[in-house]
Amino acid sequence: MRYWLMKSEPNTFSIDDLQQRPAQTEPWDGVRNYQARNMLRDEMKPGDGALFYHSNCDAPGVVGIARIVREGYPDPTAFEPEHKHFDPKSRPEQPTWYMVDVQFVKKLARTISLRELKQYPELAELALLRRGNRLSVMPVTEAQWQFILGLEGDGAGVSGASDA
DNA sequence: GCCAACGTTGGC
DNA sequence: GCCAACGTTGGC
Repeated sequence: MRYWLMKSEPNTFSIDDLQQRPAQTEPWDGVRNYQARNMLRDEMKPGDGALFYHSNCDAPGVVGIARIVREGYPDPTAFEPEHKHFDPKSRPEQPTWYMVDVQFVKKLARTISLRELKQYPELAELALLRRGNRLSVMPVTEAQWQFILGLEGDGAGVSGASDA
């Protein structure tokens, strides 16, 4: 079992949207980056965990947990000429772009903000925090996963960590 | 709205 | 293959 972090803009698709979906499941379509594609197609497996991250919003940070429930398969939105994510290079007989299905697991008791994540030496190697990393899907180590989720109950940790 | 950091495109 | 131009991402 592996762990991942998946970004989504809450204006487009939020953790609440995922929770409200039928079966609380959603195809993670629209990824158009080869590095991310390789992870979606080759590495992500049912049962893997994913941190749900809200990006490009007022309060960027980790807001919940999801689970991979279907391994990589061709992203059909790439085949639809009318679709925003249409890509003529991707043909059904030889797809360029892949997606996985994710399922809602839980919403965190609080948002663990990007600002907070940056404070911990334990997360120095987190791909999300590495300079210039704009991947929408990225791996998380088990240690990072445990550490981040361990922050959830630490309600005072937000200000406490910065006061130290 | 600004801007840094990328990835992609296309001329040569 | 090089590299400038351009578009996108995403924090602030």
